[in-house]
Amino acid sequence: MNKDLENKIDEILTRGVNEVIKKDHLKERLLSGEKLRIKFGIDPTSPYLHLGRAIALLKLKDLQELGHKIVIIIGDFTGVIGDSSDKESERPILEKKTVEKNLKTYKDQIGKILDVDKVKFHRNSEWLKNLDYEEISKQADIFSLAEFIARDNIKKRLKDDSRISLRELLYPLMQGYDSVAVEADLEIGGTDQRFNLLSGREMQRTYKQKPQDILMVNLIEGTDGRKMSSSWGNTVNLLDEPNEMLGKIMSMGDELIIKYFIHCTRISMDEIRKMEDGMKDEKINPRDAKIKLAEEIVKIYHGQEEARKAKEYFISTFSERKIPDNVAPFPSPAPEISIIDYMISAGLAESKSDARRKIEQGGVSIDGEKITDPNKILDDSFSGKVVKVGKKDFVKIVF
RNA sequence: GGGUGGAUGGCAGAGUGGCCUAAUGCACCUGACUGUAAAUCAGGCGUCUUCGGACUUCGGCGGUUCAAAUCCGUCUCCACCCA
Repeated sequence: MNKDLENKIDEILTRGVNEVIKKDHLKERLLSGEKLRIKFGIDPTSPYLHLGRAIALLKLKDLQELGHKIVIIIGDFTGVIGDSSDKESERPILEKKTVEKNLKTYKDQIGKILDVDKVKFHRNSEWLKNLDYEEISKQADIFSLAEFIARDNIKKRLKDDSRISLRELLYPLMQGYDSVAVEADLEIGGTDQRFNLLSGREMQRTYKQKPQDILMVNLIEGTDGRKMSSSWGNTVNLLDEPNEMLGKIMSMGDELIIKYFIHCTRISMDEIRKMEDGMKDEKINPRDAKIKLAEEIVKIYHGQEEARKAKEYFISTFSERKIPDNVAPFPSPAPEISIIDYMISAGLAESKSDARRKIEQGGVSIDGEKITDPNKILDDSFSGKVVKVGKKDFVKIVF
């Protein structure tokens, strides 16, 4: 057995990984040359996948490169049920329509990381909608109520007297049965999915299959340091534009840099350790590490060239406070217009009050000159000049 | 089926007749600092304004009152408990 392969597998089993269930067993199988079926499930709750999801997707990519079969299950059926494991409150039940809409964009997003031609996609409604009560009863008998409510977030909700619907009890059964349906050898998921992942093993046993192994990846903090979650608006989405993506990463606290390197890029661990030590000894400026991180991540989703451009844009606009080269023009709707009305029509302010506030607080400038008069009138002599609002909003005036 | 407690600004959550555009925290916006940040600090955070103010908001509708987020009626929705 060659050493390279073993090293690679060791990294797969440890980098960004919280726990592997039956680690030795899994390692052995990965080394054996056997082609495994690797399951990964996504609920179409939001049209955007974020960097938190990408941790698992990168892991899948590593495995795909070793020749294993990736099976992605779009939870169109479970999506309308609502998973309780990563939520502090009951998840709203999704409309079928919303699910369909979200699902469409997934392939594109996943394709930024995986070779989707080699991925097998399923929707779990394929098999779940055909189960009858007899079958569901059999499955439901596998778990006890005590097991279900022993979970931390369920316990917390019970304690807070918040509502837990019976429907939510069904969720782990479904996800577990997905493993049976696709005959998974390995399932990858976040640590918040522990119970659901384990349920796959139980379910497979019941259906006389060999229980899958489980690889749980860490969850990652969002740009504001809290857990990354679509409902908190602190995500970096795979479909974010290069400048936006890079900007979001740059706005994170420094303490997340190394964690992101490990989880969201494939820079070698050696190099990451060197950077970590460098920052500790103050030989490396965290800003430089962070911009490298941001560029690396953008590169994965938009390619080298776009990543380089985004980085240059960032340095010139934010570090050097220059007006960027390609400011989007916005034509004035009238031959003469007050600065306030122009800001509103160009989307630089939400209301007249908002625009006025921004001016009064010194946040608005034209070609670098601060505007102090909220009643300033713009006419065609301003054509070609650039309005700046706050740190990052620019619009070129056109008449 | 019965009972109890609820619904307040983007979220959480005070307020139970006038001092309520409504405390506080989070989120957000602007400025300062900086490494771009984070942290910190200052200001802001309904709309309109001739900058004096004016108007609108506390689940919906209706009422009492000089005055209602607050009292009454009714409707809708939610949670918990008992059976």
